[in-house]
Amino acid sequence: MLYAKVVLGLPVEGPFDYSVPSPLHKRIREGVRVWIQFRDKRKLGYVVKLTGTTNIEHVKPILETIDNSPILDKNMLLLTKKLSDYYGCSWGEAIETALPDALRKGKKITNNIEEHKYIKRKYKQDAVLIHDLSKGARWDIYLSEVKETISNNKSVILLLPDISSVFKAKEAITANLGISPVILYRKQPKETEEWLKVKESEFNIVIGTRSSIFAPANNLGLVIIDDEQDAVYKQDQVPHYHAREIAFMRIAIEKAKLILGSISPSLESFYLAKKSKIKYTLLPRIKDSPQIKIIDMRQEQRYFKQRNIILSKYLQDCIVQALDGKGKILLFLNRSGFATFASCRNCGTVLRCPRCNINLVYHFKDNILNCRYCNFKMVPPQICPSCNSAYIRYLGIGTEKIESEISRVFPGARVSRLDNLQDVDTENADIFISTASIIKRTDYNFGLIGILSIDNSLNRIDFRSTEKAFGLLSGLLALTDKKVVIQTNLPKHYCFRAAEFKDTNIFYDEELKQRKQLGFPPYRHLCLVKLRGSKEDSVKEASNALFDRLNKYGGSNKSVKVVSLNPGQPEKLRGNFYWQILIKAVSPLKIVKFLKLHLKNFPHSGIIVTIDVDPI
DNA sequence: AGCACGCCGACT
DNA sequence: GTCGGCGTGCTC
Repeated sequence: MLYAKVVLGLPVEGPFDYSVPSPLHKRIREGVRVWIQFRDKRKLGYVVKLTGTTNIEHVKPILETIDNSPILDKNMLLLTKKLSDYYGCSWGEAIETALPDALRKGKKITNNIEEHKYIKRKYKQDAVLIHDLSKGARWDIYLSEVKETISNNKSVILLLPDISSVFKAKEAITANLGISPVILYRKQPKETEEWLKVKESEFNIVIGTRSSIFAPANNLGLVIIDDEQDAVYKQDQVPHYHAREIAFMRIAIEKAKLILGSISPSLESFYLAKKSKIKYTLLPRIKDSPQIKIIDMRQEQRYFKQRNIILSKYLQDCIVQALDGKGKILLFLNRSGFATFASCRNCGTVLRCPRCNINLVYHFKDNILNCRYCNFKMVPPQICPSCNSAYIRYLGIGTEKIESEISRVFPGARVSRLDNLQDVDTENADIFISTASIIKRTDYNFGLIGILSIDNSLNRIDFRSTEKAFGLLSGLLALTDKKVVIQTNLPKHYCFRAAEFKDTNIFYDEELKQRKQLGFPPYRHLCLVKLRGSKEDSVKEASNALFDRLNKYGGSNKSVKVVSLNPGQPEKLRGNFYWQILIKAVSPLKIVKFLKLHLKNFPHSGIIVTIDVDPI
């Protein structure tokens, strides 16, 4: 008798054993899709194993096979298994994240996919981080590596953060190498067709966004992730996988090479490089580095005896000069609205949580300072704990105010506010006011960049805020080789010192030091257990119960530490109430194992529990 | 997930 | 007395 172990795209563990009727023996193979009866429903399943025996008493037969040959090869089965172990979803769910939508729904494919022979190669993890400060010189490396991989008859997957970058990359490859790549991303019109062409080796270069890390490329030789620090590589739905993490799994399975490229690498990647787990290549920028000037806005305010100064005297002078020289000016400020942190105007100190050392968030409504991680609360102090002055303030400038101010100070200049998704038309204005989105939308070389405010990116609640701010800063610095003026209340901050001394290590070393002290990534892995439900009280109650339970078992088991229970980032969203439990450990696999064990018989009626490993 | 089974409140 | 609320457990 022949049995198949089948997994389904449901949050149920499995696999489930089904008997294979003899007429199907010829067609059935590990990695094919089948129709099965599950309970009383006809469901699509994936055969992950064929065996001669089963322990199950009442085995149902497989109803039908869908594929003539495996839609998932051995490597893809292995990869999805690893994904499910790491991110704590079922194997079937992992498989479904790797397949085009139509194939998950049972669309038949007529093609007979050739089974590929697997070449055994010796393998030592071959990954490199390219830290590219040079305005894109990494692309020369990408192109030559792609060329070499192709000439060795292997295939390439190139990931970019967004669709427009994908199309630009396609042009670059076509123009430079004369090879035509295929573009692959979720929800594209001919997703399945293109996917099949890759599987049939019709194309050996795949360019795409996050999900293309699962492209069925045969004989994979190289994976490139450009802008590897970008948060879009992390999926915001279950399973919350990160394309970089999957890339590491995939190159290990397929014995391929991985290139991570970035102007401002993630701390995760930088740390791997520092520990020599991966290679590191710095592409410096020396000749065309912009001049950096840091303006201490606290001094400015003291001197002019005025609060909320938008433009420092120095920056005004620079703008006048740039306008005279017909240079275009970019004025940057981070998100509109008001700062949510409390800072001392006298010494620049930002109030932090005494337990977590995380910046405290100020809630206007309740006049209270609150820590996102441990839920610590305090009334804002009257005097600064660090310098004893009575100048605690909550700073913030609105965007409109800035625009009118600029127009008032420079009546002759044409001012343009760059809102989302608008093309950057450098002809029709002299001064551009923009937020972070500018970095992705242009590589125009501005005559002057004025960073009006970036401090409240620096002082946000989550521990990645400094990393994000530094990424922003690095992106802005790449938009000019002339001059950058940074206005800040924190002129000594290591982010700015790194920029000023043109030494990114100043930032990375200090940030790593702090992360290590606090036990944050990349030294530890975090995991969020999210609970949601429509009834506020029952979600809260269940969250408390789960927290207690996890604490009880996690407390005795030191390798997994249950850190805190907090309301979700929005506490309420579309009628649902959210709570989350933060867990910390050295090994993410241990967290998942621990959670699976204790969530198994946890009563959660009406409450949906999801887990997010390595949340961003 | 989704659905059936099962045990406590207001109704023809 | 029953209809139906959703809490619990299982799916090869």
